[in-house]
Formats: sequence, structure tokens, C-alpha cells
Amino acid sequence: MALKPGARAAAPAGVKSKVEDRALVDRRRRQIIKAAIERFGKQGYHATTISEIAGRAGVSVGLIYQYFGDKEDVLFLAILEVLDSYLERIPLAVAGSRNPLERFRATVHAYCRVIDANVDATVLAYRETKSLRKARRNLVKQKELETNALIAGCVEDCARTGIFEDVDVELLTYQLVMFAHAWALKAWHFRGKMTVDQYVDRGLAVMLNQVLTPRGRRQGGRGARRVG
Amino acid sequence: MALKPGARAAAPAGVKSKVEDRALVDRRRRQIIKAAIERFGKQGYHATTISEIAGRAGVSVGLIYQYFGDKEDVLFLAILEVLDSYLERIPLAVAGSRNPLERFRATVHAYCRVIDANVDATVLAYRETKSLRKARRNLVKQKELETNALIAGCVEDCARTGIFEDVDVELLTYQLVMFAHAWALKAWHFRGKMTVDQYVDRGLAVMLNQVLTPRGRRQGGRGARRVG
Amino acid sequence: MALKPGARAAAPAGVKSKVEDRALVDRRRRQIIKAAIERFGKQGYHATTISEIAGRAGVSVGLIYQYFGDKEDVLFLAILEVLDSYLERIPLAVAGSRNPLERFRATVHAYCRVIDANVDATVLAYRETKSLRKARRNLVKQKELETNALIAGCVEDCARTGIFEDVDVELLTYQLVMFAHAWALKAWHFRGKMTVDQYVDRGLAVMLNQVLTPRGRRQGGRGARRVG
Amino acid sequence: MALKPGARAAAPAGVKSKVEDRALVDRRRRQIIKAAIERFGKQGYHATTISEIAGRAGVSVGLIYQYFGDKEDVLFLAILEVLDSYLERIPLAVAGSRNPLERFRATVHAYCRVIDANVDATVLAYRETKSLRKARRNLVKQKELETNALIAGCVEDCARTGIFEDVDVELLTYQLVMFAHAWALKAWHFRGKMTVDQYVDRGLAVMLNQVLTPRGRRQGGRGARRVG
DNA sequence: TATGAATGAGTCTTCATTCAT
DNA sequence: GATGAATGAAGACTCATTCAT
Repeated sequence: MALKPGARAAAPAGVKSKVEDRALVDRRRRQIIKAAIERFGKQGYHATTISEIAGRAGVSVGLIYQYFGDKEDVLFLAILEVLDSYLERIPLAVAGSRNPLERFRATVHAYCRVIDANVDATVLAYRETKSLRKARRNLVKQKELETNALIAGCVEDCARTGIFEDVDVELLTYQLVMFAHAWALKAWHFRGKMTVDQYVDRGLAVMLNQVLTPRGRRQGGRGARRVG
Repeated sequence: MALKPGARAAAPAGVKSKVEDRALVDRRRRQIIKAAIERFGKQGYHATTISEIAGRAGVSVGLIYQYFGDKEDVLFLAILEVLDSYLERIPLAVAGSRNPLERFRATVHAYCRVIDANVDATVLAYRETKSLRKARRNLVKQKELETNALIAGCVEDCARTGIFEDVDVELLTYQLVMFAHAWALKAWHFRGKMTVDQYVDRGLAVMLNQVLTPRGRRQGGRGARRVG
Repeated sequence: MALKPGARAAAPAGVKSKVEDRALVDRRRRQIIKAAIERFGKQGYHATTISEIAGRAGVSVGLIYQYFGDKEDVLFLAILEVLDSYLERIPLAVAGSRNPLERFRATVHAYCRVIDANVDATVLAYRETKSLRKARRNLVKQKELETNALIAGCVEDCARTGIFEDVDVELLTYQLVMFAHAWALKAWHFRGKMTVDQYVDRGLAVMLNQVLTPRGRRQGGRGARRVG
Repeated sequence: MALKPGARAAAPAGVKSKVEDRALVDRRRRQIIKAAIERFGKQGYHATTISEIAGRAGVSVGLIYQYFGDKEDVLFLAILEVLDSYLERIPLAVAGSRNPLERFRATVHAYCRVIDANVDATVLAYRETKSLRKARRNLVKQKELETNALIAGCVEDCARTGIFEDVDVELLTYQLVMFAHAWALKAWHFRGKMTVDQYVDRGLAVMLNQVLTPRGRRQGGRGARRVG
């Protein structure tokens, strides 16, 4: 599912290069995309000029057009790069975990840490996916589902092994995904108040444990366990 | 907390009008902002031209500059309008609730329903707040905190009256806020699969109830109750 | 066949204006086209910038794009304008002619005089028609055929009334057309050597009279009268 | 008059090469010019990129700049090549002709056939000569006069030997030249309707024979024989 | 007040030309 | 000699903003 590192930017979805040499294309694209993520993340897609990206990447404007068809291509590969890096890094961080619950916790921690290290990039993927044409937007959504599957898999494992109650996997997964994203989307609120790891611990505590008291459960019986 | 309707868009936060007549200013701004929200929401801020907004609002380009200083002013008031409408409508929907838990549920339902009725507008506030200059960005964040306070208040009431366990109010509130926003941000995923109300019921079930089994609690003792 | 003067540039073949007012559109387009013909004629289409045309027309760059979709639109209407002016002016110059031969001579003179007054424009139509996309290129050819028909009509009249021998109308017409065009295409050769009227008189003498002597006719019997 | 083949494109009129080897320069230039004529003829000078020419010629972009100073050099030598090829090929086709009239006819046929085989190239010379700087434009005109001299010579021979009436050589020559060029310039009209040879036969019939009837001659006495 | 024609600074994109390998 | 990656100046086109009516 996750692509092998290095194979990534090689020949992605319809972005054409005027240069043949695979290795060079790969290197240049990385160089440019890195600068683009930084600028797009900071200022947004439309507010960033190709010239700024070129400047930051230390290349000429013309060079960018040797490796990308147009500005939208740069955005597209930038967003893919962000999402792919999640797919790549999260599994690595979970490698040594012994049991499902530990792996679950490690995955959420890893997800949030990766996001913490790329707040701008994450916000970029949120803000600017809509600037892509439809087919590409769908590809991006697909990639997001792949990342979600990393979480969903952990949740299912916990459910199957009797660590979680009979749980609404879909909703819980989305809760966890939004929780991770919130660290980037609401960075202005959380940063400075706590570390990522504290954030995750507090969040998991809230999500995994009982909130309603017995009295609350009696009052709000409707929807108190799985619905739909 | 919610401003009185009609007083709202009059002359907020440094947006200047060349027209004197308060009532007229108010009427025109509403007319224009309505069109702007529609267009910004659908296409994004940068991809929308003043001319398009004028067309949609049924006024001339010049007229917009009679009531707004520049394009950013229009975006600013559009975003404020969206957030204010939440602050206004949510309390209305909760009016008749008898007890804290019912009020809590009603609030979350109301929040999500309002968002459901304004998916584009909600996404707009997410995507384009960064296009505002800093001072205004902060004002928008402030407004968001006011909305969050509606939820936080309900959570606190439930906690105080023994309906909720001793809970991490801040984190739970943000979970609920993100849950509501997710209905808009991930509309492409949820829409068609369920109604808003089903979404809320399933979400609350996940958030309020125990996820960990007793065995799970023993394994993952760390962080099993409040942290931080 | 020839359009009424003034009706011309009103709403031509798919060139769209952002301005509604017909009279204004007409005036501005004329103003811009006049400048464009001058520049395109002197330097060619590609070597002329929109900015140059704007400068010569005394308007801003942006204005041109209020009245034309793109640069090719300007070229297209410029070429049409040139051809239409032929269709308009030639018949006027022939008005008073009494008999077919006189009308024939007057038409050729008029054609060449109009070309003489617009050498650059004529060359423009020759050089740059190929720069138009196919559909428009065909429209231009159509217009050219309409002009040719002015000549062909005169030739036919002379033939029908026994002033010309049984003649190859198509070929003779094209000879005459090319003869007229040559005054523009080979201006560098003829200008300074003679006036247009002298040119026409000498040309008609060559075209209308016997070139072969009786002896020549005997030698070159093949093709000595109508072929094909 | 016609340059010896091989000597031609070597180092004409200020086009400088970075390569010394004469034979190589010659070979490479031919190779490149051939591709350039094809592309310029099809798309025009400005619409053709150096890269396209390189691709078509099967060489690298850099190589072209080893043998030409700039793009205009390529155009210049391409146009010269076209005109030179006329000067070369026409006399060859006339070799066996016994008498002046036959040679005249053979020359016109040859001219038109060469043009028929190079319609694009001929149009190229017409369209793009204006893209050359003045000195070179004049050189091209000079070359054209050399070609015209081929025709003029035949006309004069026919006149001197009593095959043609006392004729306006200059005008008749230009008529014949334009007639030949028309086969290229109006290819869209003539092609498909007839072959080149039919075209020439019909054209010569029109040009060489009497058009005016005796009655016509009486009416249009003015200019009925040589003027000027 | 309302209009919409006019402006021109700012952006993307192309492509002739250079130069290190 | 040959290559083709890199450069950056130049040009088409857009659109926020102004202003005369």
C-alpha cells in the first residue's frame, strides 16, 4: 500500500517532464516540491508565485517548467508528497509494538507526530485540494483513505482481540483522524499549551473511556450504544 | 454572546463604507456578502472575481467598492457572517431543552445541522481564514472560540450535574467541534452514507461511551483516565 | 454581398466583447483594429505585441481584452476589415461606368488603387491568414472569393456582350487578382518605377492583347486557345 | 547564375559557424535547413521552435547553435535554399528545348512544377522574408530577380525571334512569375481542380492569346497596345 | 448612489540562447 | 564536436481597483 521510498515522485499521475533522466527528474522534483510545500503551506497556493518557489528552491523559473506542466502540477505533486510521507512514516514508527492496543496507541502517536512535524504541509493539503481539478482531487481523497486505513486497521485489531468494545469502526476512525488533523488545523490553539504527546494522551483518554456516568446513561439511553 | 441580528455587519472591525446611511449599508452588505459566501464557498477566494460576486448579487462592480474597501474586506465580513450565523442559530435550536444532557445533545445536533445547511460556507471559513491579514485572522479565531464556548458550556453543565464523569472539558469540546466540522470537511465521505442526525447519534455513541473493555483498561492503564 | 458600411464590425464571427454597448464596441474595435493593421502590416503578427497595439491606439492593454478575446481575435478582425474594405470600396469606384469594358477597366483600376492605399494591410492578409485557426482561415478565403467575384462578374459581362473572346473566366480572373495583389506583394519592385494607374494600363495591355505573332501561333499550336 | 551545388550553403552572407570543417558545416547545415524549411513552411517562422527543428533534423538543440548564429540565420539560409533550388532546377528542366517558344513554355512549366513540389517552401519565402533584417531581405529580393531573369530571358528571346509581338517584357515577366507563385499562394483554390500542367496550359492560353475581340479593341482603344 | 468602462501592475508560461560535460 | 539541462527576458492575459458620468 505504502509506496517504497524513492519510487514515489518518479512518474506520478500524468505530470509530464521535458527531461528524460529519471534520477534527475526525481531529484529536481523533490527539490522544487520541497520549496513549494513550504511556500504553499505558508501563504496558500494562489498567493504563492512560481517565481517565489523558484527562488526558494534555488533554481530558475524556467527550470520548474522543465519538470512540471504548470503550476497546478506542482500543487498536485506537493499534496501527494505530503500524503505519501504519512503513509511511509507512520508504519515505520509502529514497527516494534507487541500487542494491538500498543500498536493502536503507537499509530495515533506517530500520526500526530508526523503532522506535528509538518503542520503547514497538512494545512496545505486541507486548504488547497479544492484547487485541483476533479480527477486529481479524487486521487488525493483516495490517498487519504489509505492513511485512514492505517488507523482503521488498528481499531479493528483491537476490536477483534477483545480490547475494544463492539465499536463503530468507521466513526471512531474518523474521530481519530480528525483528532490528528486538529493538531495542525487548530495549532494556534494547542501549540504552547501542551506537547503532541500530551495532546495524544489526553485525547485518547477522552476517546477511549466512559464519559457518561451511570445516571447519564439512564437519562440519555437513546443512542447510548451503537446506532445505525 | 450572539450579536443582535441587524447590528452585525454594520461597521465591523475597520471595514469602511463610502455610503453614510446605516440601514442601506447594512442591506447592501448583506446582499453582497450572501453572494460572496456562495462564490467563495464554491470556488475559493482567489478563484472568485469581484465581477462574479457583483453579478451574483445583482449589483455593479463599482457598488461593491462603495461598501467595502477591498476584496479582503468582503472575505472578512463573509467569514464573520458565517461564524456569527452559528452563534445565532445554535442557541435558538436548543431553547426548549429541559436538562443538561438533553441540552448537550441538542446543541451538538444543532451545530451539525447548521453546518449541514452551510457546508460550503464552513469549508470557506476553513480554507480562507489564512487569506486574511493577521489582526483579522485573530478576530476570526476569537469568534470560533465563542462558538466553542457554546459546546464547552454544555459539557461543563453535564459534568457539574454528575451526568458526565470527571472529564477533560477542553479536549472533549475540541473533539465535538472537530466532529461537527468533519461533517463539512469530509462531506465527500459522509454525505450519501447517512443523514446528519444519524451521524450525530453515531458520533455521540462513540464519544460518550466506553471503548476499552476491562481487559483493555488493564493493558493500557497509562493515560486511561485524565492526563495533563 | 458586400455588407453595408457601419454594419461591419458589429458582431463578427465569434469574437466576444465584455462590453455591451454596440456603438462603443464598434468604435473601440475600429480604433484598435486600425492600430493593429498598422503594426501587423509593418512588423507581422508575431513580432507585434499587444502592448504596442495598445500604445498606437492610445488605450491600455486591458482595454483590448475588453473588446477581443485574445490576440488572434484582433488579427482575425483586422484581416476581415481589410478584405471588407475592398468589397466596399471597389463597387463605389465603378458606379458611373457606361459599358462592360469600361466597368471592367474601372474595377481593375479601383482594385489596384485600393490596394495601393493599403499595401501593408494587403500584405498582412497574405502573410498572416495562416496564423488563424482553420475555421477562420476558411472565412477569410470565402471573403476573398467574394472579392474575386467582383472581377469575375466584369469578365463574364465582357464575354457575354462579345467584347472578350470566348475566354477562360476562372484563369483570367485569377490572373487579374494576382496582378492586383502583385502591386502590394512586389511593391518594392514597382513603386518608384510607375504609378498605379500606369501599372494597370500596362498590365491590361499585356493581358488583353495578343502576345503570340501568327508565326508563334503556328509553332505553339498546343494550348494556343482554351484548354481543359 | 545558379551556384554550384555544394558551394551554396557553405558560409553565405555572414552566417557564422563555430565548426571549422567545411564539408561538415555543409552537411549539417543542409540537414538542419531541410528540417527548418519543413517546419517553417508548415507552421510559420515564429510558431516553430528551435527545439522542433532539432527534433525533426535528428540533432540536439545545441548543435544548431554550432552551425548558426541565431534563429534568424536559420530562416535566412532556409529561404535562400528555396530560392536557390529554383535557380538550379529550372534550367535543368529546359535543357533539351529546340526553339525559343518551346524553351519559354518549358521554363514556365518547370517553374510551376518546382513550386508544386515545394508549395510550403514557396509560401515560406513569401510569408517570412519580412522577418529578416533589411540587408538580408534585400539579398532575398536579389535572388528573386535572378529567378525572374530566367523567365525574362525566354520572353526576350521570343520577342527577338519574332515569336512574340512587340511586348512589355517587364510586365509580362511579372505576370508569369505571379502566375507561377499563385499555384502555391492559392493552392487551396487550384489543387484538386486541375494538375499543374493543366494549370500552366490554361494560364498560357490566357496570357498569350487575344482576349479582346475586334469590337472590344475599338471600344477600349486606350491602352490597347504598349503603354508607358 | 449606482454604473461599468478603463487602467496597468502582476502572473504564468514560453523559448531562444548558453555552457558544463 | 555534440548534448540537453538550465537560464531569464519577454509577452499574453487577468482582474482588483478607480473614476467620470
